Amino acid sequence: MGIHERKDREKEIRRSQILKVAKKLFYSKGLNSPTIEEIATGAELSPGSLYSYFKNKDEIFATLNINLLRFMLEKVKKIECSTELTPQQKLDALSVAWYDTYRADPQLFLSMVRSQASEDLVNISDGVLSEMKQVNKELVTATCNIFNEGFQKEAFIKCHPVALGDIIWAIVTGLVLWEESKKTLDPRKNYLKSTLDLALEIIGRGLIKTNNEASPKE
Amino acid sequence: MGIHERKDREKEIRRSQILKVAKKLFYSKGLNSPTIEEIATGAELSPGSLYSYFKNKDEIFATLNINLLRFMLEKVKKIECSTELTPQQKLDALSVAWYDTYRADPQLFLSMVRSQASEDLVNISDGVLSEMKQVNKELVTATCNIFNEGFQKEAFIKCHPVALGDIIWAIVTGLVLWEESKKTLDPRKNYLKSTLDLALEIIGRGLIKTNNEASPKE
Amino acid sequence: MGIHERKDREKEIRRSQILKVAKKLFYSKGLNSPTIEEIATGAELSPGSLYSYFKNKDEIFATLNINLLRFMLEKVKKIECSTELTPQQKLDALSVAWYDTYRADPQLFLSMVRSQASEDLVNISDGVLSEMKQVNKELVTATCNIFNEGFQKEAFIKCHPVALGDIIWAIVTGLVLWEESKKTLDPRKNYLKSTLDLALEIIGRGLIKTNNEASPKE
Amino acid sequence: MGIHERKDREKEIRRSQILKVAKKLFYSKGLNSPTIEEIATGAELSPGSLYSYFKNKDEIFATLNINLLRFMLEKVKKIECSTELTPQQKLDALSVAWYDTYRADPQLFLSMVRSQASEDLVNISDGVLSEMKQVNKELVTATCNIFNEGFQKEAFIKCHPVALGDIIWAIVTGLVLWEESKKTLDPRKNYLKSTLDLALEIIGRGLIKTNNEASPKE
DNA sequence: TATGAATGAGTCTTCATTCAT
DNA sequence: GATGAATGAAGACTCATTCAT
Repeated sequence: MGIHERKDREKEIRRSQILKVAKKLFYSKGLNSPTIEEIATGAELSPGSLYSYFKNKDEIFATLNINLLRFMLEKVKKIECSTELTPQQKLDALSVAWYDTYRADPQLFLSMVRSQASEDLVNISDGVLSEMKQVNKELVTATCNIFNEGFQKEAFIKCHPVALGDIIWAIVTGLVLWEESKKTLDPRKNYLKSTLDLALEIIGRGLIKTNNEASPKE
Repeated sequence: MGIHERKDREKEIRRSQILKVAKKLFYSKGLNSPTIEEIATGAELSPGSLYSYFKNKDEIFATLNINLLRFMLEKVKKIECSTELTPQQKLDALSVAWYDTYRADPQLFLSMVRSQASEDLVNISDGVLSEMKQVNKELVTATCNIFNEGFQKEAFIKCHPVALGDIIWAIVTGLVLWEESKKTLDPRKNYLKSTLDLALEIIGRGLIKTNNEASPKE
Repeated sequence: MGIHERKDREKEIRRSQILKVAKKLFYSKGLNSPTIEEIATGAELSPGSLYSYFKNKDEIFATLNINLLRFMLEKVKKIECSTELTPQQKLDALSVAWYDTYRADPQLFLSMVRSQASEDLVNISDGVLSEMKQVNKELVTATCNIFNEGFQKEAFIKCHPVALGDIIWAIVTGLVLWEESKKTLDPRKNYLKSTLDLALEIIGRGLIKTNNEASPKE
Repeated sequence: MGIHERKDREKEIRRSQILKVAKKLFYSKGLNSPTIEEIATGAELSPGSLYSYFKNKDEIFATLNINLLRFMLEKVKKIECSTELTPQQKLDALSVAWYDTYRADPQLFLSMVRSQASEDLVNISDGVLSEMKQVNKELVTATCNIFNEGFQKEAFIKCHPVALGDIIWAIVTGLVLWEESKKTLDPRKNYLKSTLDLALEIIGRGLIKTNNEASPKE
């Protein structure tokens, strides 16, 4: 430990600072992502300096995405590990976790969802790309575990846990996009929360084993 | 009949050609929409000529969106008017309709979903904007009617029909985006259809009135 | 007389129509000269057809300029030929003539003045250019004659008539430009007429031979 | 002293360089102002770099105008403050000042006059616009003061000082434009100086109070 | 001659990225 | 490492002019 460590630490601090600013700007600028210069100014750095910390602009946003995914991952893991909740309650908690993540930074969430299927990943370095894959994988795993518990306890009808996770994820992202879209046509309304609650309620009902199904022969 | 009609027809053909090219390019370019020059080249026209057919770039994509919405609208209306299907079957048919629409042009579907929440609508002319609103509205109405029938026949638990429609829409779009995204990370798999089926099965189960609920007083 | 004459006549009518429209548009569009398409639409012609009547856009406006100069020329000639007016009254009438010409089409007047020293004349055909020179020359001549009469009658102090004409012309155009400029900074005021009157009053006083000067020794 | 000052100085030098090039090009291009690329090339910069120094193209030319107005303002103020000159001499000096300003940079003078009435001011930033208004105002004030002195000393006939200033300004600009225009038709002659002298002589005579007027009651 | 669709060079402006200091 | 001026490739859009019909 010494100069080297300090330097590393300082570097990490700067990186965080840049990400923090980028996140804030991303939020305040809506769809048009902030320029490098804006981020640099906000981070009290020069444009050129950003390139010491990130390979390019895309990588900054890829990193933001990863962080958001990590934020989610943590919440999901907590649910996964909880011993007090019933499978049904865990399902509800999962939906809340997604919604909280959205609330944490709606614009970023939106852009993350939107850029998921894009080719922007081409320009980012391998390290960042594999990190993203890793977090994604962990997220899927943790979610699956929650569902699997439900299946084992015979609380839920049996289905593929990954598919089930995908569905939850799809509902959240789909609704966010859709409500955002409706806001463009009529900015006064925002039914995201209530619609999301309804969706999860229906999904919950659909998953629960009824008596008939649970023990049809009895 | 004569020159005038032929000219009109040719103009319409060109318009279609431009839209066709734009459709293809929009997707293949990911988040960054194709340039005017790319579209022009693809349509075998000069950049300037595009502006005889569309007010600006945004309007090209708004038109694509409208067309896709119309395609969906037709399918949904058919379901709405059908007298042979039970509410539950109509729900299934609705999901199939969305999926068909996606299949009809996955690229466009995706890009439409992606651009839903964008601010691109600012630059398009009033006519196109109101047309988009109109189609949207009709789509919502038709979908609501299907659900309302289910409520009236006491096949479904009671909930807000618009919210319900949003949920279906969200699941479809969300899954499309998500599966697309997963393809980026691992191009071999495509579970869209099966996951969508599962989602609708669960939703369907969640909506059905059970005996208990149907007649609690007995 | 026959087809040929009729064709010629019709051609001339179209030309006038184009010029009429161009003039109107030039006025209503302010500094940004109208586009060929706007003129064509106004003249109920196609853009391409304009090129049967004028070599190019510049020539249309050069022709407008010439017409405006002709309009002035006529007025000046009338003053020149009048036998009832004193030299001093002719001077006043001259100023009124310029102002009337300005009022006839302020935007065109402005643009004419502004383009006087420009290189736009490069693109116009020789015929139009020489016509412009001709009208210009006649205008100078007529103006000079008026002044010369004043000199001969010993009403005015002796000076170069062309220079005197230039001065009058300069005052009118200079004031028009300047007042226009001031309108940009403060659109409420318009002192053009009163300032022009004052200018001519002063010039008139400056030109008149006083008794002392006229016959100091007597 | 130090890097900062040097940088500032260099920045200022570049700005001047850009302005210098723009000045030259503005005139040589006639009515059509030079393109950003031309200015950039002339200033040995890239097009993009210009935007570090000026908000946009219009602002470059607005700045040129301001500089020229400042140049004039200084001269006029010197005349205004002089205690040795009679009103009549100040009037002569004023005309010389205008002419000197024209001589200092005929191209720019011309283009400024030409663009005076333009709508280019729309795009410039508030700071530059208010600066322009300020200089303009000071120029008018200083000129008025000169005339007012003449009125008070009963050297001049009474008239509105602003109008009088406008007239002088109009004569100078009008003559510059006009002589320039005549050069286009016949490049050999240049009577600007002599005509201007004549104009001012006449104006001077027209302004002077004669004995009759000075003491009509005698 | 008339048409008007097509052209395509020309314009301003933006901005991610580089590199000399 | 930091800087920030400079870059220059795009990009959207305009419009005078041409030319096949």
